[in-house]
Amino acid sequence: MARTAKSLINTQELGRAIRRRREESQLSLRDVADQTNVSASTLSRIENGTGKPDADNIARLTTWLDVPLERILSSGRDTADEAKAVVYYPHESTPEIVEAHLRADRNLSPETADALSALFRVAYSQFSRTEPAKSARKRR
Amino acid sequence: MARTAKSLINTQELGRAIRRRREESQLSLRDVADQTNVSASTLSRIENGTGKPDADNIARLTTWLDVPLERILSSGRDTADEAKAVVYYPHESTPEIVEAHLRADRNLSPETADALSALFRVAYSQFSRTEPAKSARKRR
DNA sequence: CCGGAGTGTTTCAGCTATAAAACAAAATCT
DNA sequence: AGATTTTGTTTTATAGCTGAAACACTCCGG
Repeated sequence: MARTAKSLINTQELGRAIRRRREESQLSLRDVADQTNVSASTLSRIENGTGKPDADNIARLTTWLDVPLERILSSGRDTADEAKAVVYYPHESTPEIVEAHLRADRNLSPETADALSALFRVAYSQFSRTEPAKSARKRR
Repeated sequence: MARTAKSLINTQELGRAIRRRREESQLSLRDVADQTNVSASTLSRIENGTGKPDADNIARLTTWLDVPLERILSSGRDTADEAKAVVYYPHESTPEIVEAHLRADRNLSPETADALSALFRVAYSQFSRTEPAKSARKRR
């Protein structure tokens, strides 16, 4: 069941990637802070993987990393360590998760992934309609 | 220049895309809330473009959508083409279009393409049964 | 009529991210 | 050496997001 409700964002990995990149570039914490409009204190926390960074800050830093978010979103697309997934998906078969996996499958064209996603979504809606769940669901 | 501090995330477009997708799917606010582990109240605010949603919530909703996260980012990397639409709207998936894509997919055998096409056609007839249902929804 | 269930919205307490500033330590100057 | 800058971290007050619950409204069956 979808009981976990865990975070989809791997802040640990994101922080490590930023710090690695920053040190490689020989930049100070405040240098990157100025470039990205993120305060040094926040950047420090993010690099240490503490807490849940703001969406805008994540966007600014991933932009600074010059890493397309699409690449970050799809886990396991690249075997390189630096392309490690920052966002991962729980192993449950909800439509959004299935969709994510399909889209990450390089053996499938995007159109095929879309079709299968839509197909699964329909099937899933049938499932959840008869699903006991918490309360009696009465769609329409 | 350090005064700009404009948000990189176009919450307006994101909210519109979610609402559009949700109404197309004939899903209630609480249905999507349950699927995505986002509370209905928060989802309402996000759909209305109010405030700055949490990173996790954005990730969950963009995953639920067919939208790569990079699509909701104001372009900060490329040359300024911010006039362009920043949100990707899912294309129409009619049986004809799906079939065409499946047949054009070289990674699928013709038999597989046919099977999936037929399968999708059945599913499509299911949810096109309640399909017309434009809007007629009145706020408040 | 009436309730009850559905819808989207809004209120509200709790919590947490944020940035500025204070902080300690290391590096660099003079 | 001492002094000053620079580093990453931690404190602080503010701001604002979050989800549960209350809200107002509509629809539908009895």
